[in-house]
Order: sequence, then structure tokens, then C-alpha cells
Amino acid sequence: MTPTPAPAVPARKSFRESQFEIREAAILDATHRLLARHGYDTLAMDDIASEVGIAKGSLYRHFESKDALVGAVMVRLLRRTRECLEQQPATDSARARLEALLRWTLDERLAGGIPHLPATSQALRDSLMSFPAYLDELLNLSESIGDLIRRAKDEGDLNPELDDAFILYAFYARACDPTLDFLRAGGAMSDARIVDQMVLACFSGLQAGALRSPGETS
Amino acid sequence: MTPTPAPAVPARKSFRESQFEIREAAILDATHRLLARHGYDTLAMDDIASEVGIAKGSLYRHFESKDALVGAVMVRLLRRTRECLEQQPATDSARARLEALLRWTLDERLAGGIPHLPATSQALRDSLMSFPAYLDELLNLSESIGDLIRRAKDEGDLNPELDDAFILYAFYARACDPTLDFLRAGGAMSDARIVDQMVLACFSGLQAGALRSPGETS
DNA sequence: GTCTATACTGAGATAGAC
DNA sequence: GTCTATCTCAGTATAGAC
Repeated sequence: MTPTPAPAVPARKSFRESQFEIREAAILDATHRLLARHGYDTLAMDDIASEVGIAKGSLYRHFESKDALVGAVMVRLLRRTRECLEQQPATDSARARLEALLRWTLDERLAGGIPHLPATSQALRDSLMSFPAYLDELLNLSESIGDLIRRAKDEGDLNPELDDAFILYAFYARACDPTLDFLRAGGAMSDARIVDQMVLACFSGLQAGALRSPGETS
Repeated sequence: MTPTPAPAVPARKSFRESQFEIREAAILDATHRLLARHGYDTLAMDDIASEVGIAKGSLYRHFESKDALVGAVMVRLLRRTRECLEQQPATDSARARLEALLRWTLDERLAGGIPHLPATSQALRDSLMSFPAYLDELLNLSESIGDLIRRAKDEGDLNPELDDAFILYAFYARACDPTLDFLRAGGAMSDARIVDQMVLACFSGLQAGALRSPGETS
């Protein structure tokens, strides 16, 4: 018998490297969760360390500062959002793709995600604005969304009286809209209903007689 | 000649009392300004003291803690907002009054005001939720706005598919919408244009073919 | 009642053993 | 690379002179 050997244990160094990367991902996940709960200013490195289950000092082997850590979390979020955009069927209308992006974003937030824009903290804003990787990703995402907005306008689906920049920020702002949190805290509406009403209000506004948006479910 | 004496200097105690009140108002104003710039979590009592031009220790003669001081600022803001509502002509439609309130709120924010809801800080939220005077005023204001919402729905001016609570929070959320800050930072739009687009988007949504809101100026 | 000075706490970051 | 222990600094709140 010449049994083929089971796959060898990976070389020690590469094993350690992968352990390192797994831990780093765990740190990013924990930071993301805590950011969603506490916000940037009251987020403590101690809390992150406990959440991951490592010592605070070890965090600094992975990220040189709190700002760098939070910046990495934000970059990862923006990148994922852009991936979500790129995976949409190109045959859909720009309007439908914007609505799908909005729903995806709201679902993420309700599932414990953080907003894309540092709306909650001036300190975080200042920190990110001097973090090139974040600015770069933000620019990339904004250009992708901006393209959709222009196309949707060309296709006659968005109000031409509204500036492109205004519409872009309006989408970002829906991702950090506190209405989500307050309605959920109220407990009277299901998550799905909250998302539906947010999408309806975003595209059709609050007033009566609004045109029904094509993707509306209820 | 029996010249009538000039009005006497007020009695010493009452003079001191009024000085005290003037200073207290100055403290509230300074705190309000700094809250708008820094947010609650990074607001330092040192900063407030410098802004007013008094010593940090003196602040504690007026307010027993940072939380109490910020709470007083928020109560004053809610009270003013309700006064604004009460001064509206009762002959206006509920829809027009809601729009006027929204414009007033946005103007205030652009002039350096703070949002009505503690959306930016979990710590502030916790603090205010155990501050009866704030809860009381918030309830009063919410009932006033809620009345208008119900009336506007009865008059057929608001979308009946949207829950009353959703619409209420949507109004509050517009007061803390970061779109304001980002558009202003961009510098490409005038304040008046920003407000007009916010109001248009709030009532009519982003999509094309929206009904024009009666109060729209541009 | 306001000032200066200070006690106390919490949090970011670092040092040094293993 | 991870741990424990510590440094440093900022910020809330208080004490004591005037």
C-alpha cells in the first residue's frame, strides 16, 4: 500500500500569517459592531480588545492607532458597497439599481451596520479626511453612484430640478438616518416595513398622490 | 426745580440676580454653538468656559454637571421650536405649517444650530433619556407635530400609506440631516438653494414627475 | 460668585517580559 | 506577537482663597 499522504499541515510561517489575518478580520468585525453601538467618540480600545478577546496592547501590533483601525473599517465598508453595486445586473434601469442599493444599505444598517459617512462625529470626520485610503474609496463609490444618478436623470426617472450633488448626499444620508433607529426602538414596525417606508419616502416624498415606485412591495 | 430723579439703580440684589441670568444665558448660548461644532462627546467644559470667558469652576455654580447643562440647552431649543409652531397663523393648512416648520428648522441649523434629536451620540441620548424636563418638552413638541400630521392627512396632503410615527421622525431627522453640512462644505450651493431642495425632496421625493409643493420658491 | 489649583478618572499609547 | 503593567494626557468635578 502506498497511501497518498493527507495534505500536509501548512508550513509554520504561512500558518502564522493566516492566523494573523484571521485575527485582523476579527478585530475589524468587532470594531464595526462596537462602532454601530457606541459611535466613534465613545468607542474605547479596551472595549474592542475585550470584544475580540485579546489584550489591548496587541491591537497596536495590527493597527498603529485607533484612527487607523476605524479608517480600515470604513474602507472595507465602502469597498463592499461598491462591490454590491458592481454585482447588479447591468440590464436594470439606473433608477432600479439606485433603489436596490438603498435597500441593501438600509438592510445592512438594520442588521447592525454603520453608516458610510462619518456623520456622527466631527472628530471622526477630521480623522478620515486625512486618511487617503478612505478618501480614495469614497471618491470611487461616489463616482459610481454619480454615474447612476446621471443615467437615471437621462432616463427621466429623477427630478432634474435637484442637483446631482444633492441627490448623491441624499442617498448617503439615508444610510445614517436616525429615523431607522428611532422606529426600531419604538418597536411598532417590522424591519421590512421600516425599509419600505424609507424607500417610498426617499423617492416619492411624504406628500399624498405620489407616484408609486416600481420596486415597492407593500 | 424739583427734577424727577433718574430711575434709581436697581437694588443690589436684583442687579446681581439679573447679571446672573445674563451670564447663564451666555453659557447656554456658548454651549449651543460649541455643540453644533464639536458634538456632545468631544465637548469639553474647558471649551465652554473659554468661549464664555469665565473660569471652568464657575460653570458648576450654574449647572451641576455637563449633562445638566446640555440638557438645559436642549430643553430651550425644543421650547423655542414649539413657540415657532404656536406663532403660525391658525388659518394656514396643516401641510403649509409643517413645511414652514421644516424651513424654520433648516434655517436654524444652517445658522449654526443643533439638531433637536440627540442622533449623534449614544451617550447624550442616554443622558437626556433620564432628564425629565427634556422628555417632557419632547413629548409636548411631538404631540403638536403629530396633530399637524393627522390634520394634514385628513386634508389629503400627506401620503396615508406612511405611518404617523414615520412621518414624525422623518421631520426630526431632516433637522439632523448631514446632507446640509456636506452641501454647505462643498460650497457650490447657496443656503437658500439647499433649503429649497431639502424641502422639495422631503415632500416630493427624488423622483421625476413630482407634484410641486405650494411653498416652493425656485 | 468667581477665581486658581488640584484630585480623580478614563482612555490612548508604550515598554518589557515571555 | 501576545501579555501585563505603566505612562501620559485630557476632562469632569471639587476645594479653598478672595
